[in-house]
Amino acid sequence: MPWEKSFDEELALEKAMQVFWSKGFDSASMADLINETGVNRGSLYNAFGGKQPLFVRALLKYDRDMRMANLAQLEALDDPGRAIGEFFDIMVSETVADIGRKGCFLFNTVVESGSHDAQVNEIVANGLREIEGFFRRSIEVGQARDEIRQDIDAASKAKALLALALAIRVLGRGPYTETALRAIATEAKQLVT
Amino acid sequence: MPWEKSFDEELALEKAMQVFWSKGFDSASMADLINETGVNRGSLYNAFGGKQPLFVRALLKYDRDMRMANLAQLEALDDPGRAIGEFFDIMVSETVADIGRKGCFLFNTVVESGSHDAQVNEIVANGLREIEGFFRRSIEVGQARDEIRQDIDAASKAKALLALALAIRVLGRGPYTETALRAIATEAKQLVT
DNA sequence: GGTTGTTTGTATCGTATGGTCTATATGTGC
DNA sequence: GCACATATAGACCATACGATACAAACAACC
Repeated sequence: MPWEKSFDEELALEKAMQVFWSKGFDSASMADLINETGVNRGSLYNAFGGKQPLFVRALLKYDRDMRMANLAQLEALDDPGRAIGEFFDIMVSETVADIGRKGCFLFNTVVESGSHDAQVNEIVANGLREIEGFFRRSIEVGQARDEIRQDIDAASKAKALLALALAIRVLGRGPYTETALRAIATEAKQLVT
Repeated sequence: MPWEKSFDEELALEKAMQVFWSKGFDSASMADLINETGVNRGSLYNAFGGKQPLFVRALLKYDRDMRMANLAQLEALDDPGRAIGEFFDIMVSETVADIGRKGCFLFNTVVESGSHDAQVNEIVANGLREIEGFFRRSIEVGQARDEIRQDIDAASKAKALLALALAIRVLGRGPYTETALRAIATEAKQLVT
């Protein structure tokens, strides 16, 4: 086959992810994507098929590279209490370090929903399920090891923790200061103490 | 002066609020606003000055009619524990009854931020402050009356409660079921028990 | 070196956007 | 009934969008 693809598709996807992440689907224009990826218009269409498929690829990449990587690392700690605590520390520090105020791509997409199709909604729903599952498993393991109080409902607390994590990320994009976010994180940790 | 304005400006604003509420600033087109309000294009521009000023008016109306009214009613209960509990019951039932999945206009606007100007951000920030203030005052009054535990930090818990309220509204637009939302609400109530 | 198939740059299309403008209709005061 | 000021209806404009088309440039293979 003559002339192998000259641009790095994975690198382009990374750049596209950044664009969608910070602007959202609607506000990100193809011009933005072309500028940021540096890939030619036709090549972008040829490689990914259009804006919507590119968005799906970008969201999947985020889900894999960010969410999965983070959760796997925390679960590898094999210390449920610390894992949950560190999760919220990460939430806050990522939010504070996020000068572009991009927030979390997954959470952002939840709010943008309605304009998204079933495939996107499924990716998001799955991501949320997995995060909630991480919390639930952590709590249950902690209870089995007698490190976490037995009288708390793991499934219910897991949902509340997910809710607080989402709120930290969302409020961090708005007017909330680091101090306020830390207060929420502290409350989250106390939920499972 | 001949021929007083024939359309009801307040009614038009109400309709415009609904449009912005359910679609957000960007996705709501002037065509949508003209159709829904039933007001002529030129008249809309003449009465409100354009899309952005109309959005500000709509957001202010929501802030006044919805947020302020709800909080005032709850605070009038003069029963802090019940007020907080009912707040979350309202959150859940409003979300469940919200077939259009509009969510909360204020919270939606938090996430849409970046595209909004300082004026809009200030309205949102003020709304959040007020909700948080409602929680804090409720907790403090409850503590003064010995109805709420003395060892909890009112300011910190208030932020967590706001966070949970926001999450209920946001997740309600997405894949979360009524059961899940109720679980979060229950956790919220337990925070101040 | 010619052939082949992909990339690249750009021109273009159809549609939709927010906003403006003009001509007409309409109600009020004299 | 006439003049005036405003509301109305809809045309219109400039711009931006996603997407497609097409010719030229190009590298690998025989």
